[in-house]
Amino acid sequence: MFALIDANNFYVSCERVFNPALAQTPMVVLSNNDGCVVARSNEVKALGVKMGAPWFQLRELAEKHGIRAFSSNYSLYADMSNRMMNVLATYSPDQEVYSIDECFLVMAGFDHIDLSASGQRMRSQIRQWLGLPVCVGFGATKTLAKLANHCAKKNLAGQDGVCDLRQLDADERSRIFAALPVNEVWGVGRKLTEQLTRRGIQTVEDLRRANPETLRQAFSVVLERTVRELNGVSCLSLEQVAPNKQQIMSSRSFGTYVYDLPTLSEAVATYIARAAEKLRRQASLAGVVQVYIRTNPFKDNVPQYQRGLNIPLPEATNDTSRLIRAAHWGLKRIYQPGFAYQKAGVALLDLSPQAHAQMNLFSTTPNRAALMRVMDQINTAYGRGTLHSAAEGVRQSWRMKRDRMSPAYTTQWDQLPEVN
DNA sequence: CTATAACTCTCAA
DNA sequence: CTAACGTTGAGAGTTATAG
Repeated sequence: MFALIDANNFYVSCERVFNPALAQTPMVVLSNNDGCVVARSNEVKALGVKMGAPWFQLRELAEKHGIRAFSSNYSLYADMSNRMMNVLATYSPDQEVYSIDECFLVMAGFDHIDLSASGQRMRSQIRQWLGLPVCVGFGATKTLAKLANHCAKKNLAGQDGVCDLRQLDADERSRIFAALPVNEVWGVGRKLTEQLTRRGIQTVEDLRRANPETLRQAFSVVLERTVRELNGVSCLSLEQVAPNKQQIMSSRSFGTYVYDLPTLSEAVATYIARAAEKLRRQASLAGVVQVYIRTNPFKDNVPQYQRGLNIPLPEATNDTSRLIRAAHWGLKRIYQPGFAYQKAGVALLDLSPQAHAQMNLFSTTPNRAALMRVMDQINTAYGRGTLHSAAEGVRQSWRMKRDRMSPAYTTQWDQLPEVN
């Protein structure tokens, strides 16, 4: 028995909490570099703006309807998310934080009890304590809880932002599922929708009634599980503790095009530093460093180039400067002059636990774990980047654009809003 | 020929 | 005035390679 609680238009709603004057304003939150729309208010959705739409293409529409746009304010959203998860954790001992704005709860012992009232309590509590609107879905499996949440958001069954699918009788449920396109199902994306449609499976109900073995043959074990889950057979369990990452990536588009190797090197060093921090936080070592650069694939009138390289390390490490050295070595090999680079990225691969590191018999490099520890401590205490590698550069002219940021209302004293 | 590694594709937020 | 299109991670399936 699962619940899935999901915030409505999460980033937009976070902005509105601290700027209530925006409550009715059509508004969006943009991705990094102020590039694409990643959150839309209902007013903007009603105008037909799609998720992921490039902001510059919406200029005319935005002007016409007075759409306000904000840069992503991740420190604000992460803080609001933590508060929301803490409140929801009081409703069940078993919680899986699935993403920044949603979590699953296991409601053990409530198998045959209508939980609508519980759902309403969650909603009003989070509304009152945090100012955020959320919807709640209940179902016998994770996939059904997700679907129930969708129904709650669209008010298809149940009411006022809560839907308990288990309370519907079979006919009613079939009617609702038959009216939902198959792509509303968790795990059914663009490609699968296309292929399923060709086989005559167009609605959620079609998929629920499909033969799981046949679909496993034709597609994958993943889709088989989905079909079973739609029929109330739980195949996906709650994952309460996030396992360590198997790979850690850091990549960004630049605020302006970059042409030269020294500048690319700065960016790559900066990305490595971020990735290495994450690596140390989970007490792992990286055995391989990957580095890649690319031009802007959307600009078809300029020469295109993209390349990446994996650099195996002689000895697994989480030492930032050693990782930077490897990445720079790789970057020099893939760099070609004469291109307008738009993005660079790094990844740390072949991760292993620090606790049982494989040593190198011939290693002469000093162990600088203590140095890394101090660096992390200082940066935690005084803010990211307080202490950093010289290789990261100082001016960082390539830094991404964030021209439309709201204040860090909840995490910076000097950015607290004034109260009149 | 088999086991593993590396790569590709799809999906999610 | 012009140009301006995200990031991170997982899992399954397929292909390449090593032994």
